[in-house]
Amino acid sequence: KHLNYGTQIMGTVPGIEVGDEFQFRIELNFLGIHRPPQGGIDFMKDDGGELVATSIVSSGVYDDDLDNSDVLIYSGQGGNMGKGKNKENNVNEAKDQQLVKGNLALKNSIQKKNPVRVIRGNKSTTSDSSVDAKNYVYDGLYMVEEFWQETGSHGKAVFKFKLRRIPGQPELSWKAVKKSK
Amino acid sequence: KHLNYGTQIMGTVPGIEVGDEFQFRIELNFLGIHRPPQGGIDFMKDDGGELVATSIVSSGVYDDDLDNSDVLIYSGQGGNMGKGKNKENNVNEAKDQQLVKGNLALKNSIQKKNPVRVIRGNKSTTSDSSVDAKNYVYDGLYMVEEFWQETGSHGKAVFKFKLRRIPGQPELSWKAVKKSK
DNA sequence: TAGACGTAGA
DNA sequence: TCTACGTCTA
Repeated sequence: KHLNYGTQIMGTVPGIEVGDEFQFRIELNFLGIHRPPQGGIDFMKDDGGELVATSIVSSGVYDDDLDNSDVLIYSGQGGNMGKGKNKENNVNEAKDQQLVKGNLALKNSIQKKNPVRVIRGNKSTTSDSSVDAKNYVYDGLYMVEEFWQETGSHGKAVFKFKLRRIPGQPELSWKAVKKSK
Repeated sequence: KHLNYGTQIMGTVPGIEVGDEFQFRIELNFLGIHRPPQGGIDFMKDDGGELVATSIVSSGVYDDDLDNSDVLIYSGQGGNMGKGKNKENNVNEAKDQQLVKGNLALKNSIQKKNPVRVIRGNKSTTSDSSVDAKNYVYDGLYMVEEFWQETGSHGKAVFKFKLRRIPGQPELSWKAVKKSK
């Protein structure tokens, strides 16, 4: 009922609330929350024709820092840094990440100060991938505060983006649980 | 409502009728029609522990012969024969296909004489991939009659399987249309 | 762990 | 045409 095929929305997506859960990445596409079926960063052109980030998915395939605070460190894309089973990881060598596409969009969003939707993936290694698997959770809106370049263990350049959750949004229940640990 | 997660059924799937259309491969998995998200051949072990084919998807990525008759020539899998954008096609060389997994299952089904579900993919190059895209059609049950080995243009062995549609099933409307051409 | 007729968007 | 934090089963 909340289908937004192919549409790209900045900020809150109508009908989607913090804590909403999804099983598949493709669902995020249907709903206009995050369009790429695999890519971690979605973006659009702003009025000036510049790329700005609209949403990111953090599912643990890259070296992200996902503590329980309102700050999230997100790794840039490219350079074959993912831990996934993509054949590239075996065939191609690691490369420097480039400030293009999603990485460029996230950088631009620092100055643009636009909200970025954050979806967290659970990387549930549950062997029971049956009906009620909820792998992706909408975590609300964040702002990109800064970015820098690191050198990975492989000696190649990696981008890191620091995002901070915009105050005043409902807290995720499982976050509260984790905090109490 | 017709969810059959993870179940493997031989023959007709309850609730699924000839001509039923689907947008995504993953839907076929949900419904227990064809489980592999990408693989073209699904199979199971029979009572004797032998592999037998349960369903195939023909979406035009391999060199299949899909005329409008009740006979279908299906290409075996492996050897990097697909025309898809898999990186393997660029990185790896073509190889001889092996009589294992799906290929072996299809071969065994010749003797077992078990019905095999056939799903046809449309390879719709429609730029408008919006709401009402129906990419996969359930074509009903077929029997595997024979198989042989060919040598592809690349000089490597390729399996071909000849399947014949079991009589008495409803005819696909678009097939009738094509026939009248 | 790796293979497989995937999928959308730049 | 190619990339991308996919997804399932063996």
